[in-house]
Amino acid sequence: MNKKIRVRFAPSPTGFIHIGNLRTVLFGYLFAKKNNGTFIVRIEDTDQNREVEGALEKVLEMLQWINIVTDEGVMLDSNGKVLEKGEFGPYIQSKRLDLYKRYAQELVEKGHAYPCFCSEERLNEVRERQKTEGEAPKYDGYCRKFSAQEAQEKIANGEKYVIRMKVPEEKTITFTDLVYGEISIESENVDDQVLIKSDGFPTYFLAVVVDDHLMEISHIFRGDDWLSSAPKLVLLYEFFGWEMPAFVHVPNVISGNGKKLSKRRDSVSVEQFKQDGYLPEALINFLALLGWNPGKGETQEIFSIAEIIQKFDLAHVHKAGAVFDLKKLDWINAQYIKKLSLDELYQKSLEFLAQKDFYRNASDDKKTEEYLKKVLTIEQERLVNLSEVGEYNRFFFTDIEYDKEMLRWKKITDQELIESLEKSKTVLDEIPQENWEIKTLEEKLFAAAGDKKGDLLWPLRVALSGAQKSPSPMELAWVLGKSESLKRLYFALAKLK
RNA sequence: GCCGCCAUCGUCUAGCCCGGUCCAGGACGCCAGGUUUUCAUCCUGGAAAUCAGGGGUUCGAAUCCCCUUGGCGGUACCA
Repeated sequence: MNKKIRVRFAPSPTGFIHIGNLRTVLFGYLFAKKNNGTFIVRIEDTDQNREVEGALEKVLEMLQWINIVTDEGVMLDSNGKVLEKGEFGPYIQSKRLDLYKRYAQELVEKGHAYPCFCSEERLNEVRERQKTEGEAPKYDGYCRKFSAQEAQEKIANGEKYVIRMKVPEEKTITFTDLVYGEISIESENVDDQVLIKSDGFPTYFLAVVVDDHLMEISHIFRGDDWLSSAPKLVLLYEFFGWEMPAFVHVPNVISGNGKKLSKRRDSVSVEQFKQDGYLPEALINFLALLGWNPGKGETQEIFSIAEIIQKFDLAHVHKAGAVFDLKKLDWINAQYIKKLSLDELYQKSLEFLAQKDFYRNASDDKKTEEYLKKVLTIEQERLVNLSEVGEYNRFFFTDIEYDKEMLRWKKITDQELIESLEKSKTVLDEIPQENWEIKTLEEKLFAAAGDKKGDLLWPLRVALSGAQKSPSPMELAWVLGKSESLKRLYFALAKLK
């Protein structure tokens, strides 16, 4: 049983990948990597009606952004073009239609499936009747009665049909899930699932079984909302006489109201997190901790992807759904931002700054690498996500305007206030350009302030920032530079006179 | 309705398999104090779970058994 571990992610190009999908993918990916396995991407585009233009590229882009590396199947090349790689292709289901038809035919011949000619109207009627009678709505097996020859004639006459699986009667279907354990369902609760639709496309159930088998997938990772449909797959494997891969149903990520995440209700597209300035490493770290934990004795919660892979174990995957807690993501993201080198932070911040009006309208001397790195040095420990870079410290980029009363520290008089600012001005003026460092500024200002720090530092801070809340005056002065700092001090004094 | 799954602080969770060390531990968040001015960071401390409820079994149960309740999911020619 030393089968090679092969895990696949099989998205449908019907919309943007959301955080719940990503978490399920992540667990599969972690499991594959942990076991030296292969991570494969296959596209399940068997529902022509729901396909969304460009969705496939977006999904693959997000995978790339988050650093989930695809070993085989569908991926993007260096130019962002979709390409397929591997020996088990094609990896796009719409290119494999003949295959599914052939296997469906095999099931019909073996007596495990049959053509069904029922109209939508009849199907609806049956369902309605069952509902009113309190039965579980499912196909009533009407078309099972046709002999192979009768069915053949109907088809020859051009009647539209689908192919349904013939679920055996009075059979207990049992399978083992690596997270949920052993699960049994009576066959009477399993519907005669449509395998091939009237447009000739397979449904998910047939396609997934055929492909997973042919592609030698060893573990099927999917959301736990699929759990109750698992017996259909189990039956299909039995019909074909193929060996079952292992099931790994992963608990779903749920929203604050306890329900499954909804793309419409909850803003949870992975793309959105990228735009909001979350780092991929932070998102991975956070997602890994949703429904999984590194085990006893581990109190730390910040892990690199390599550490997570190394620690990952299905035995520690929770069964209950996990609520997505944005506050915790924020905290994790802040931790990752703090760990960035100044250069990394600078590189990553540029695209976010470029979107801000206060930055775009700033003078060129405020856009130099040197200046921005000073701003970032101050901001690094305050940033929760990259999109708020500069946001709370706009005074670094713009002219400032404020009410003169803001300059007043506690109850000092106008005269004291003017003296305070004059003093700051003198101190700053005496510091030579080449010594314009936070340390020096601190030394000189503290020395001048004596034991009345607030009297000196508060007015100075407001004069430099024009803000109620801001970094310290030393930091402000350091970033702004000597001449700009003095300019702002003159400006403040002018207000008071 | 029917079928399935799940159930420990507000949230993520440890502990449950192998009953006692758990009057339940950690993290986020929250509150308070401190870190030579504000904000943030950081540090320290605190509040926060009758382990969904009820019955058993046992000297002893969050941990084993049964029932109940609640939540979620599925119930398509969608995935």
